[in-house]
Amino acid sequence: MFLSWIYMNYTAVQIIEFLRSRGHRITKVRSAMLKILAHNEKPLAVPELIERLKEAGIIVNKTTVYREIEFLQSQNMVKSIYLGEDKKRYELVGEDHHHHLICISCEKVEDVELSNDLTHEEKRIQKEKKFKIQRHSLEFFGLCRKCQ
Amino acid sequence: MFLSWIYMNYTAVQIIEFLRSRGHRITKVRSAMLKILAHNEKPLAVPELIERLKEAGIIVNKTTVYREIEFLQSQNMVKSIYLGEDKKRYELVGEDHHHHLICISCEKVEDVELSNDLTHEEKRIQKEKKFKIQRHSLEFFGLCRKCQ
DNA sequence: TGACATATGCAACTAGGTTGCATATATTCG
DNA sequence: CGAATATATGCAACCTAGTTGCATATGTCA
Repeated sequence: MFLSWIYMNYTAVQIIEFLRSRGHRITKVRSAMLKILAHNEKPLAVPELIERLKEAGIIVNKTTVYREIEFLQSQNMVKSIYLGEDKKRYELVGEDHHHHLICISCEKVEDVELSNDLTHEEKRIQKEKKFKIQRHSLEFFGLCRKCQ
Repeated sequence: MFLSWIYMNYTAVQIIEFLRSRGHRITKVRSAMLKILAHNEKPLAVPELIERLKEAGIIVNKTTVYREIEFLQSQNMVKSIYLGEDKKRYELVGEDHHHHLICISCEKVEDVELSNDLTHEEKRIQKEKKFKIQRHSLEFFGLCRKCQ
């Protein structure tokens, strides 16, 4: 079931069981963070994560959160992105390679996929520029439905 | 000559003359910063800018640099971007809408243009998601010719 | 239940960035 | 040219995100 982890979206509970099966300890911070990340509609930065934890009754030191994020990344459960800001945001790893629509008014973030991906462009660039592309980031900034 | 400023690339000296003609003072920090930005191959962050100024014999306080950047942005001479980092970088405004190839080994940055721009995708997204796109950012990360 | 590896908190630190206020300087005008 | 003055600059103090070392607490397994 978990062999093809990389290609699937799982719930917090499934991730927790997987980590437990690998011999990792399940603490209240760890499971709460996974639940928050799983239920949250947009990638979260550490200060926000700390706030959500507090709302859930868990007062936690920022050091702990940074180290937990580090751990979850090492387990390939979480990945980080920059959304045109000075801080990293984190989300659970998922199946699809998606991009983001970021509302410059209310800061809501939606996912979006391209109908034609950038593979063709990347091949062209690779050839013309002799630059070996490993990944890209693409975000759209503008106004969401409500804020227009 | 300067009416179509937005669509052209100018040299530091031309920008300086333009600012002077608009009644702005030309200080050694201002002209040095413009020269550094004009000659630099990649967008610069403030700490780097301070370093280059020092190399040019100009010891300057970071507050001054931040305020000068702010001024140059208000004059539409400089724009900021995030290149998947925690800090902003700055470059002179230019004619072409380009993207970046960022080497994850040596951190060199090259400009690149798409052969098909994203207009078509943006129209589709705008319609499907009811999201009014104002701008996008697209960067490619990988290995440059030398670092492969 | 105890042992022990792992998780957590705390304090001190770093780097990028901002603000208020006092001082210096580029330009304009007499 | 030399003053007046608006603008530019420096400084100190502050903020937020993120990191590190070390001591303490806790989840898990035997």
